[in-house]
Amino acid sequence: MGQITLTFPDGAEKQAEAGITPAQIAEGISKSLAKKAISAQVNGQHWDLQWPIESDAQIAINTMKDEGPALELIRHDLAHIMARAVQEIWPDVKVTIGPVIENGWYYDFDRAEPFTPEDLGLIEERMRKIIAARDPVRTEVWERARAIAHYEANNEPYKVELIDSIPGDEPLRMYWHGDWQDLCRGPHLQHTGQVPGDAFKLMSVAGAYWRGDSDRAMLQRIYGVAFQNKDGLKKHLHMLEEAAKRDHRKLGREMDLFHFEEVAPGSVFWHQHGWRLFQTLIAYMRRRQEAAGYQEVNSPDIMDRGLWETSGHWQNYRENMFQAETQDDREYALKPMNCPGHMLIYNQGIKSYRDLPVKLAEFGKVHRYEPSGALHGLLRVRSFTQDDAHIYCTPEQLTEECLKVNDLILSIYSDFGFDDVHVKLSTRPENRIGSDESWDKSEDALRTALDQAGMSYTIFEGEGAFYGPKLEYVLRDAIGRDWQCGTLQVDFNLPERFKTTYTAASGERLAPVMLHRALFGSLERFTGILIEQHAGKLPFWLAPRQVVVASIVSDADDFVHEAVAQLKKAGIQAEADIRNEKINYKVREHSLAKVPVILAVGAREVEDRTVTVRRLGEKQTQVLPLDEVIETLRAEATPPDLRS
RNA sequence: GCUGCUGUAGCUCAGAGGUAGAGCACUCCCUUGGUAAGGGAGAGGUCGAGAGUUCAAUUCUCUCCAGCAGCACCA
Repeated sequence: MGQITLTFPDGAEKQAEAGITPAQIAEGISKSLAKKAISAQVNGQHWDLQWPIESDAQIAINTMKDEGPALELIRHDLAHIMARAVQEIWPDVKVTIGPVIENGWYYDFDRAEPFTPEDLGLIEERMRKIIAARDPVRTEVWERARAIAHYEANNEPYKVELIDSIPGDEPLRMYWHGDWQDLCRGPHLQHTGQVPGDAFKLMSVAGAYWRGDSDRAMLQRIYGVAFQNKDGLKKHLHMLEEAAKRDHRKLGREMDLFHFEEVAPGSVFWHQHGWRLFQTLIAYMRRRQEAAGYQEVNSPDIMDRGLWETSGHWQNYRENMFQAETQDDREYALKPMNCPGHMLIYNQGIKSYRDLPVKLAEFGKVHRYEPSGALHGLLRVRSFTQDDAHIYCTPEQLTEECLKVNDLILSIYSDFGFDDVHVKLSTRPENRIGSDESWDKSEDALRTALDQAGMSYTIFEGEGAFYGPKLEYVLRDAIGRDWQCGTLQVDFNLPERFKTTYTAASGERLAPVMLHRALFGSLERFTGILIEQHAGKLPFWLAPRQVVVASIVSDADDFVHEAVAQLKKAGIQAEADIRNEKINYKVREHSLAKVPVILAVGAREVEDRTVTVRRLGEKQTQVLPLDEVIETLRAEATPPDLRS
């Protein structure tokens, strides 16, 4: 055995025998550290206390104070402890995999009977016993053949399959939590007692396909959350409650914005107030696009099968399309996208290079037969309105046009308070059309645009569309969830299929490059995100109900009506509330409905031509002259793009 | 689409093999009250749809539809 040099975080060096473990190192430092240690960082790698170190290394011992490793170990050990508990209660259950995820872990089981909510309680109880037993965690590296034989003997086919998929040069590691054994790459804690027994909770059971493949067995996945202490768990559960409160489906009902019906699954019935919000968004976008040189067009909703064959949708997208047959024996389809229609509009007449870029925009409603299980409120629907546009340009204009779209998207998101925008760049997939040079060019165009804009982005190799690479703009909402909204795609395919051309300076007929882009993406989805982002308390300019003028005594009714009329004249959405109710009642009701401003009018206000202003979420009120309030609100009601 | 769960009044939910209940909302009456629920009375339901078992089904069984969670999908 040779000597190795260990370097500690403070720079101190120590000689040790090769094969020494972090547990032994900790022991050499102090008894209490040895007890508190949970794992180590060895050359930056998360390292089990039991794994030997064979060569010179930077080493640091982790304790529960090191949040990252601590959480990972707690969650990972809990996955094992849960699997052990499940097999102790139901020995015939087959185990599969159980990784750590955000806030917790899950473990997938194969069991004939479904787990019930009561079962989760049983499992939790058993887990606490295992934790209380402080069972030691032990690890060994096994030969493949031995591991396979072991799992075959124990009738664990999923584990056998897992081993088969692990590359041959990787060591197979076995872990024991007490007597319970699992294949695992580790690392793990010293013993089960290091897991806080009061900081985890089993959350739910749901189906999940083995290896994420919908052609394979459906397993049962149990999700758990875990933190370093009880307080962390409590905070997390509280956060979930808060998130549930801002669920747009709930708020949509409470604010009377929209509803759904069984007769039209995945399609929105917009009510007055929701539709007003929707139209406010469209009006905003229309102004922005007009200013950016787009021409708004409109294409048919139902078009002949032949068109969809030309575009390739019939071949590639048919299972997502609503189809219609008519008495004249023609087959039609509802448009799932606007691009083919725009190709036909572009193709009218002859375009010169002088005309390019041509930017066709449409607030078209597209219909897609989404899988039933995918539907989710406004965020995943079967009919939705896109702020769609197609830009036809020369190859030379490509980068500049991408940059313009990028700038426009960011400027727009910023107007809505979304400054935390993440971009995904998806590059050429295996199956693709077009030459490598054109892919180089289009990927470069997207990358250059991002670089010039100083954007950070993540590259998803091979995730692009078959006709071109794409950018996806992902918005993060107030509680950390990501939603894909805007998109920008480069397309060499459709211009070719539709024989689309422009006349170049040389007189040649050339194919333009085409960009598909949507900024909000789906108006429905964007509306849903906005509602959640603001927990229903929309900024004044977006709020569908902006002001309620409420009487305190009926003698104020006339002045209430006068105030409403003046507010409306100033372009503000105002309503009167002269019901025979106390002001407390009215304030409560309109506050719950998220009306941003309540103007209360009693005898004093009538006398002085003032109103008492109460802003949503504020307890304080302010008495101001009506005229002054109207001027203030008029300014607030101005959309951000129209403010000076 | 798959696995599991759910579907009762406008909303939130309780209920039980013998054709239903609460709170809020709604209507009417009383009350004119100063910033998150004033009081009283009343009306309101083919218990998601269809079939089966049963003397009897909203309740049990099956099929379908929709919703929820997750998975898969997501140009």
